[in-house]
Amino acid sequence: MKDPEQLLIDRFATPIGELVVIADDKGHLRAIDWTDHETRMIELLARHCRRRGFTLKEKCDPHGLSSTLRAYFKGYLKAIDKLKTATDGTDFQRAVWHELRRIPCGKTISYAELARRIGRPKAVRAVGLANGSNPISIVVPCHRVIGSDGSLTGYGGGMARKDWLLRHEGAPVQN
Amino acid sequence: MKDPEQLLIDRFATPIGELVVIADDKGHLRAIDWTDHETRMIELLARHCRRRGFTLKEKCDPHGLSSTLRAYFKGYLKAIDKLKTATDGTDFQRAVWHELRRIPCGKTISYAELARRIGRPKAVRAVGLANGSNPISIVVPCHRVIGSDGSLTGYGGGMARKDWLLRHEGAPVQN
DNA sequence: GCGATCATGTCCGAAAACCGCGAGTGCCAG
DNA sequence: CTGGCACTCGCGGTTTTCGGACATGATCGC
Repeated sequence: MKDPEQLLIDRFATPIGELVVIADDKGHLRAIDWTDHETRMIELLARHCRRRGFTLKEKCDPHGLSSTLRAYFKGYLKAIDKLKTATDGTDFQRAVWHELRRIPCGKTISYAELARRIGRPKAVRAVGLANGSNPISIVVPCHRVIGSDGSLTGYGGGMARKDWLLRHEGAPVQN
Repeated sequence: MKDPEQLLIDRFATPIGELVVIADDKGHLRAIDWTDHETRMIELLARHCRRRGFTLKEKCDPHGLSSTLRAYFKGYLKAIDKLKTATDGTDFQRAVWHELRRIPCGKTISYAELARRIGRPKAVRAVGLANGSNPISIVVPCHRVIGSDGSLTGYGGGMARKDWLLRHEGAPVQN
């Protein structure tokens, strides 16, 4: 294995559970997830860094990223809009994730609509799959994608959190 | 697909056939093979650069690499010892290729011995396989590995060339 | 000696399974 | 009739699994 990349890891509390944040030394977000899904996140990260490997070092508020995220939870919703992210993944996944970031805060779209926007109108389930393997929760807002019928359908961190996030952002939610 | 990497390609004659050389813009060797196996080499290269893709641009004597190789063929055997190479490949393959470069000019070892040296004494056939998928002929001297009984066993470029190279380097050859 | 046989590790390609969907169908209750 | 619900099936990218191939070498009979 080549010399592994050193990544910075931090944790902090939110109204809906503790969050794990992982950043690289250039200040790019590499992964975010809830503590109770940490192993899943690490596996995801490992798949993407398979070639080089990586090490994790505890670091408080790396590059101010945790502060920015806390601001989002306090109500400064736009705080996360400009955060820089870095992801690997296949071309298709990156297309999906890129398109995700263009969904404005407070809006939701359907999986089918997202599929259309990346030019693969029929790759609907694949979009769902790519959505689920998004390593950067919240900032890459996979929670803003819902079923065509308006139901929340699914979320890696649990539906309750998807619901909370959407309401927090002021999006119309069924029920 | 991300922006592809631009590689430089050159060709020149040797006593045993025309050679193709591929280098990157940092002067690292990426691939070498004989013209009559060019497609095989391109496939090999493509497998390794799968993620980014690459383009080839004709360039005469890139970074002086062709000159250095010509020197080797003229009898300055040590010319190739210090050439910088860059390869992808699995951990196992890289271990094999790294060990190959430590075989001094004029010596030969067996596949079994090579397997021992990388700490996998039983991975004998796997070593042969890794040997065969070495993208950088001659400089990464896969031709210096022969059967335990002293026979030449096999070579991607043809046995005649393996024989010629070993004699050129002054190694003891059966027959 | 010599040839046939077999154990063995790794890699590649093909095929199958997996899903955070959605549209279409048929049925039933109002 | 009509809206809603349950069910089925096609969809397409990714991951996993599996089978075969191979630049060998040790062993066993002859």
